[in-house]
Amino acid sequence: MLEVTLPDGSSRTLPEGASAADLAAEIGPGLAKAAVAARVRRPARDTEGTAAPDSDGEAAVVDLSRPLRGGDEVAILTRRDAEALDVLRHSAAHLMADAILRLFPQAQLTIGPVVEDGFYYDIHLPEGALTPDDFPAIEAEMGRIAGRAHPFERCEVRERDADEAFARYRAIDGGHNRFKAELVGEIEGRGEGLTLYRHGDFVDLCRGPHVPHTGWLKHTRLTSVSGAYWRADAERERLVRVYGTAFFSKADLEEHLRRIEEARKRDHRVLGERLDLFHFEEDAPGFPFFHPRGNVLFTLLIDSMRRLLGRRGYHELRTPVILSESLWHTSGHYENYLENMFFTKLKLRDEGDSGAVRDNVDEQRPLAVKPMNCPGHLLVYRSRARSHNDLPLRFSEMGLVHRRELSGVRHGLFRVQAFTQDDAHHFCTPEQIGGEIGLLIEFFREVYALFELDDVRVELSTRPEKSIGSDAIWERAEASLESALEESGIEYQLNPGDGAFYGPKIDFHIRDALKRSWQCGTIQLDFSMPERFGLHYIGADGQRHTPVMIHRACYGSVERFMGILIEHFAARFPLWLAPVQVLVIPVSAKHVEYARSVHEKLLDAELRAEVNLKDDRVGYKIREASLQKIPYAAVVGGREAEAGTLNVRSRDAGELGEMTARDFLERIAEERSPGL
RNA sequence: GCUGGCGUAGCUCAAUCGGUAGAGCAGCUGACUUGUAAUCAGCAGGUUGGAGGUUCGAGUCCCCUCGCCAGCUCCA
Repeated sequence: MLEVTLPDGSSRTLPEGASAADLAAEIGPGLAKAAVAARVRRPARDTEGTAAPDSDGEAAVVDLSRPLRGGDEVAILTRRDAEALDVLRHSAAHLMADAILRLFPQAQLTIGPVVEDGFYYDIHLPEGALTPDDFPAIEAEMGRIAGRAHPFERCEVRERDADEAFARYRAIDGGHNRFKAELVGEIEGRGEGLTLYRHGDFVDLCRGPHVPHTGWLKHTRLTSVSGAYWRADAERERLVRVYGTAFFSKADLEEHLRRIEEARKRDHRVLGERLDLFHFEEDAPGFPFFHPRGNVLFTLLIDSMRRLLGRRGYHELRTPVILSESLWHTSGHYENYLENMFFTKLKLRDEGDSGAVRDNVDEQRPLAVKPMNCPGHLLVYRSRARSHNDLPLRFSEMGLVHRRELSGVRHGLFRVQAFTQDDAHHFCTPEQIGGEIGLLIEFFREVYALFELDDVRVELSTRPEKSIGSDAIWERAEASLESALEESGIEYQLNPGDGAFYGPKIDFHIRDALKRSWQCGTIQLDFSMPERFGLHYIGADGQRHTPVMIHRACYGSVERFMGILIEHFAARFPLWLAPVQVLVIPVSAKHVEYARSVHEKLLDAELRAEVNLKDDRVGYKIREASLQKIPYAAVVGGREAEAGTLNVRSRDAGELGEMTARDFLERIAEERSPGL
């Protein structure tokens, strides 16, 4: 007999060799039916017997069929547990792989992990292609396999060559799958045991766990297909990545698909065009054209940031967009950032040859377009002597930078080739680092809260392969950031090797409507650049010292941040951000004069108001205002002209009724102010 | 940059086997004089992304190129 502990602290006694499924049945038939998998924590005392759960002392999710041991702490997982959904989706990946192999016998499987909203499987197709057109056939095949309710069986491979399951596994996709062979080699290299999972005729290398049988996998859907590379290496074999998702119930699946559909409607590229905020041209790839309404939003973002910066003692600069190439050698950008930079090229008319144009003329001082603002700020710092009394010195700039991007990575306003950074550089003494970074973390949190952004992820990125500065400097810088993060008490993830070439950074990532994560804010600590540019300050000791530099941007890119806000609000901006705040609508042509006077009154009150004088029905104009997501419509007709009022309709609250312009302005006063 | 997909009117989309490029919305003009999410009628709108090729004939087939979309890689 063995005794196990349940999550509520009670214990159960089971016959020797009993599984988690037996435990569930022992607790009750309802649980037995609802059980998906089990979470087992095994005390780290004995080392004999069956190997898994894999790491002793740590809780691991395992198959229901796995035998338990005395002393195990066991939780039966049902569809209500988050881990259960991952188990389901991973099982669905096996199901999909099975179906694909049936329809594409030449396919070779590689890896098939669970991702945030589902799963994918990377598949090598030596010839032919797999497109969404194949989805119905694959899904139908998956449905058939699910209908058979094949149990998922776990097989531990002891003697590879003698093992029947392993032989079947090797045969499953032709017997010469070099990808799986590579994985097997790695697992054995680590001294771990191989495990296989089988359902029906299908066997796959897998750590598990899985749902009890394929009957659980009835609510699956393939979502997309794209390219990928084996080991994410473009030099290696190209793979087809087939994405899918799975849920425990039809309702959950439908709800998920509906949410994706909703998210697509928030796409800033679509809304940007429909609300006339900006557009792109084929002749200017990745360079947005902001229209009047988009420009209002853009300017509001910049003005708000200026106010916040001013309050914190920043001094705003304006530095050149083009600087000499040699400067970028000094800064290290030429060495480390060349591929992302635009360089100027001269052309000259050849007077001897009837005005023919010579390309790429060499220049005495070749020029480059700035991809970052830091060198300019270093030059301003260096333009006069600085004292320790000046520090910390905070220079800001709404700097327009240009960066060449590989084709294929551009993405609306999120990834452009020219953008405006709400950039700033703090110059300070080493002792001031902690204080400056603490201030910045607080500052950024305040800004994101102002825009009602709550899903902000923080990362600490460390030294990349291409970088400048000594190991000692990097260690010091990384340690400084880490302690500042600990000090502030915010949660963060480590992102090794993703720092800037001149220093480690704290990044703030925000998600778009489709949950793709984009870096916005960044705080970068730099001990190298001030030295390269020969910066110094006179300390209290009368000696020269090199200052430390902190690069920082809160929006990151005003363009990207604007895109994030469009998706976050689905373009239903709060009043203070709305490009057009009120639309005045005369009921008929007879009321044009009065509509004009109301419009002027609202403009005088510095409201962003427009008036629709077209000869359309009121209903039509209301519809237009609504589609343009304008917060207020002010309808005026005979009654209002008589009484000197306006009839207000709110985008969010419907009709508010008749009121004077003064009452209306009073009513929206608070909404209009950004709370800065 | 890589893999796959897609480019037809301002927008959303049609066009059968390679055989006269079309509709709705938007735009313009006119009529209606309108009371809270689409009034009616008419007009105009195109080098089918660009450049080559095959063909009697190309939106459609082939090659090149540019852009867009999804993902990979990279990044604010």
